[in-house]
Amino acid sequence: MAKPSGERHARDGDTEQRILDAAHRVFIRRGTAGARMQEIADEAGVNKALLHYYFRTKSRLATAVFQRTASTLFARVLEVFAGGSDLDETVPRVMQIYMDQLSRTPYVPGYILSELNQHPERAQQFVEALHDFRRKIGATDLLTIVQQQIQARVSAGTMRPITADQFIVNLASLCIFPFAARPMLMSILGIDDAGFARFIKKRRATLPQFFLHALRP
Amino acid sequence: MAKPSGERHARDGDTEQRILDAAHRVFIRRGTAGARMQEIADEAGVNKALLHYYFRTKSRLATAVFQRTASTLFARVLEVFAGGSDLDETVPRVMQIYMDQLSRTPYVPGYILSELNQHPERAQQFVEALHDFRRKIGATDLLTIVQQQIQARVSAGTMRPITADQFIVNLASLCIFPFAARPMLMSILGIDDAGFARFIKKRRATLPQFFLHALRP
DNA sequence: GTCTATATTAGGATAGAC
DNA sequence: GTCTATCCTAATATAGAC
Repeated sequence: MAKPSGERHARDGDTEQRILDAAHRVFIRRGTAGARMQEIADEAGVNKALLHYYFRTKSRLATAVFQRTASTLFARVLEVFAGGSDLDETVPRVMQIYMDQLSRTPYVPGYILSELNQHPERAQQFVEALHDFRRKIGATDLLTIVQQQIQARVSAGTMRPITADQFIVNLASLCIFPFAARPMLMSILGIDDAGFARFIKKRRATLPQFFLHALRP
Repeated sequence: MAKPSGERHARDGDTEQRILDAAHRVFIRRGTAGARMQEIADEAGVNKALLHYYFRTKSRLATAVFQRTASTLFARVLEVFAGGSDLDETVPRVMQIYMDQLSRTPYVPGYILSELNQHPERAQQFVEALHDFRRKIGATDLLTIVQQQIQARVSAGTMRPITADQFIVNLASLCIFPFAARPMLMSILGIDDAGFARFIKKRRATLPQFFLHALRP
């Protein structure tokens, strides 16, 4: 995916970047199979041919978009876990950050999940994104960090034991699922957009307690 | 979607049904946009033209498949909630049933979620499926049932108050998300298929306790 | 680097024989 | 009711002018 060399006209910002941004929006709301090169071109304000000039094929463009999305997904959350040390503090912060982020990018979870279901080989891109991140902030891996923070509280007698993987999956499930399943939940709970916003607001306030209570001795 | 009248040759079972079964499998693993009529025909062992004979368009076929999937999704879970009365008993049973069901149909959550993200109008089919079910078993709606079971325990002082919608979303999140996100989790946790199976087995044993503990006073 | 015009293929849909 | 053959549009991709 080497970027073409040579100067850009770039009246209006870097073109390659504009295309990537547009592709990001389109792929995420339509899914990879449902996305149309024409729609991406329109959204980027350029001609279809330019997409091929920069990315050669739709498939490569899709890979680039997935890459970008995967690498930003866990960045902030990892920072918090790597930075803090007490779960009483890190869990609520992670939940806040997650739910804020997801409120702003509601299509992302659905995109990532269906993309991975249909192209399991993309999971590898995830692993690499996590490795990159670890190198960048010089942290050990997520599982180990969480494992240590759990161990600290278990030793202090303030938490029941739980494996780090179940801990992480529980946390991720409770934060991410409501956004991934938003249309389904709205239908089942009989609420509209405003109702969903209220639901999330309430959830922000109550979820950390729910989660931490579950692990009291 | 009226089924054509007249006799069938049906050497080998009802053809319309065979097509629907094949479509089900293909739509669920490829997504609606990614599914190909040819692949469905191959999988059903018939010619492409027959799909159009029975279902006219791909879009109608997709609707029929979604309908079918949506209506079976919550059937067994609703039965349990409608049947039992004490959350101490219904929650573990619902979790067991859910995780068993999802282990057997791993693509379903991803399919439903991405389908609803891309066609929010399908949410209506959900509402109807729920209504049908309520009529069939003569129960009141899920939210009310759960609300009552929560109220019973809160009054008895054995549970902290929680709204029925947050309760249901928490339960659904913890059960469904790990399957919807299976490829992502395998990648993040660094496990293979066997590892995932072990993870779920352990989860089956520990999740009910996690959930019920979260609501102790 | 960006466009217009065009090639090429894929895929949904129909006609008509049996 | 099922097939073969064909149509037609939509969508990816390329050629070539500017």
